[in-house]
Amino acid sequence: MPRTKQQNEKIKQGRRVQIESSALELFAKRGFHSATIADIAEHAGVSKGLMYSYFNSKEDLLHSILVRGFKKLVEDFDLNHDGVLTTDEMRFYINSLFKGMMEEKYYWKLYFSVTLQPEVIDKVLFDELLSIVKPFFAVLEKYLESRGFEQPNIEVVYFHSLLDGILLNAIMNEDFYPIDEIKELVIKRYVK
Amino acid sequence: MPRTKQQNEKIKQGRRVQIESSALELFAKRGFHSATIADIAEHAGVSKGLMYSYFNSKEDLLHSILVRGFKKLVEDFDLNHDGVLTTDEMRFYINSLFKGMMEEKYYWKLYFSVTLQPEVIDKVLFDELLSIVKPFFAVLEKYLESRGFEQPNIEVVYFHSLLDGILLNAIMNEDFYPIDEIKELVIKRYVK
Amino acid sequence: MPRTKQQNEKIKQGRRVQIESSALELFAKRGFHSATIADIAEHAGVSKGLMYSYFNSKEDLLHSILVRGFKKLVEDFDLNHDGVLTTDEMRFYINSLFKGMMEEKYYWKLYFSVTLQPEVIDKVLFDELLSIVKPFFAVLEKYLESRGFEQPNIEVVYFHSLLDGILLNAIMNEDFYPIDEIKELVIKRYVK
Amino acid sequence: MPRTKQQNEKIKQGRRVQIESSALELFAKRGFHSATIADIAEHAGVSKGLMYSYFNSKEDLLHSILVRGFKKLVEDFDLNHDGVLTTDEMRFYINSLFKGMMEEKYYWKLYFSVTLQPEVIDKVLFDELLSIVKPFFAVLEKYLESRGFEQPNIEVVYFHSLLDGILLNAIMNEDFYPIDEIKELVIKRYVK
DNA sequence: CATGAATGAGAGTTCATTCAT
DNA sequence: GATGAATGAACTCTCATTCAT
Repeated sequence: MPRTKQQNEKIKQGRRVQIESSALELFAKRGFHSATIADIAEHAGVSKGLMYSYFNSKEDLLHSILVRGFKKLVEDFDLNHDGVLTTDEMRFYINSLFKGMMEEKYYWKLYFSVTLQPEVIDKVLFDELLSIVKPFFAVLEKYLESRGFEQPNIEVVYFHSLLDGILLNAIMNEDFYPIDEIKELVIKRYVK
Repeated sequence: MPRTKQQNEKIKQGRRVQIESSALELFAKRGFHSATIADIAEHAGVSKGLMYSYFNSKEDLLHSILVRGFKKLVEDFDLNHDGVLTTDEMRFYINSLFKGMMEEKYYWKLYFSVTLQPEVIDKVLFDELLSIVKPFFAVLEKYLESRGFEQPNIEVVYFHSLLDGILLNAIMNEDFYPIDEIKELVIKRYVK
Repeated sequence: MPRTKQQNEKIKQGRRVQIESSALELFAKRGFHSATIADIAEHAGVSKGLMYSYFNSKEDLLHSILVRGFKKLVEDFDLNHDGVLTTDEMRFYINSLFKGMMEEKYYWKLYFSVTLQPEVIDKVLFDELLSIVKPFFAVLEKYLESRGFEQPNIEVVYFHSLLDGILLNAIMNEDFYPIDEIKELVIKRYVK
Repeated sequence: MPRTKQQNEKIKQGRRVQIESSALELFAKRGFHSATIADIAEHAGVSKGLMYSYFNSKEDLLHSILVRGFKKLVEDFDLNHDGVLTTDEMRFYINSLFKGMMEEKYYWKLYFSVTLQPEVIDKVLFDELLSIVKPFFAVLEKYLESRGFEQPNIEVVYFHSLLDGILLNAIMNEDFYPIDEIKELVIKRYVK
């Protein structure tokens, strides 16, 4: 009995995810250029040829991973979109971020790598990714203003930089980074 | 009449710098793997072959750049080594860092890239670079303690993460980053 | 439908032989260093890239050829291994050697070349090859002793040198070398 | 006081020899292609550039070495040219050959190498070298005839092959080869 | 649908040779 | 004359991509 279209579609989706997650891991561990298609195919348990029925090129694979990761990110942080951030929501937001940090470490590593080498990723995609985050900044600025920070527009950047730096160091020094203590410090300064 | 040894030495030093600075720029802009020896040679105005009279390999070139950059960094921050940081010294230190940030943006970009792709840099070198910075942390911790921070050991990490994040964002968004305002904020929180 | 594993295996074996025999000819004719991978690939009718699915390196290709040739050699001379050489067997041995001489001239040429440039071949392989021939010497020594030669241990070396010299000259002067007459002389002196 | 022309000529000759003998050693040890001009220059204690005022190319250097070696060889064996070889002369000839064997081992190794890779040496030179040896064969044939060998024309080839084989093995297995005993065997069979 | 043998452009590297000094 | 910095052609090897099966 041949498979139904839906079954086929499911298999395909499963395989896509499987390939993307293998690729994500290897891109993160070895870098985009050093991770070869052969490596990824083997790691994902499929043939090289099959990869090309799912992705047009190695770059396409990278883009697909980045977009999927960003979408997931946005979903996770899909706060009640009333444009206002309460302290409880902010605490939840920070907790989520720190929680996801290590779970998604491959993604974050890849994200930073790619950010640092803008030539490997076309500008269109980059702007697309950016546009997703922008709205958060507006909400965040209001939040910081309501918390009594002067220059909330600058504080947004400061806060964002802080989180980036924490993220980067936590990922790179996974074993030594005092992630929980740092989180408490962030909460203390921005929530309580 | 052949050139004297000193003449040759001078030519060689000049060429080394010339090649290294071309390579630094291209490594930073395009990434280590995407920047080819041919690119670098052309950018430096020398032949591919000549590169190998100065560096044993592409990796050797990278290492040479990183080490030279680090040494320069350490020299620039060679505070009076009495193991104590005054507020004036701290202000000077922060000012220097922000000043050098953009001047050395290629170096920093490369530094972050390399940090994220540990496979391109052998562990020995990495540890060597690390060992150079370590002493600063101890001094910094004492400083933070004297400034009344509880948990100074955690605050060191927090501070370092903050600076990393600022550095990263400033480099990547050179044109938009409110670098001076951010600097003032850092000074306000850690010096005044 | 993809090829079965067996089909693939057959294709691969064929290609291996095809590449090795092209390489053998060019290594022999031009020398290991002068025969380029591009030459060999073209001569074998395959792409440069494909060579590296079959052999890890140019050196690996050389080693593979030498080992395969030696194995064949040993098979061809697999006398009844009772440790004794009769005159009939000796005659057969000499006839076989002279017969194979020209058929395998590329192999012999390569073998001598390689022997003369010990740096292209690692010692491990060389010893391995040598160990295959050693047993013959012991048998040969007994034979020579039984034929009334004084100092059979020296005569073995003398005989071996003689054959090497004949081999070398026959290969190099294929068109002029009186190979049959020389063979008769050898038989006359060592068999009859 | 500037050097006289003769002094200059002497220096030049000395340097030529010095370069040639360095090159000979390295060609023999590493092979023609693997021994680099830089290696040879360093080994000879001169600059690369200077090499090219003595020799037009690496090949020219090789040819020069081969021709010089051959000339020396011929001088050494410049028997009384009456076209007849006495047994005493033959004994002397064999003794000389075995004596020179190890003294000139680099030369012989190179000679065999080159013989086996005819493409590195142009045919003109090769024929030239050959023409020098030819006369010896005629004399040798007569000698063998007078000693009662049937088919002296074949015996010449046999004898020459034998010597080649001994030479080859003695050079390659310097430490183990029973050179003196082999020599006695040759003398016993061809002189006494 | 699925495979992996096959391709070929292009990477890093070497080295005989040249030439300004 | 003498040097060695500089060149560039040619090498070995890699790998994203294609396509016959």
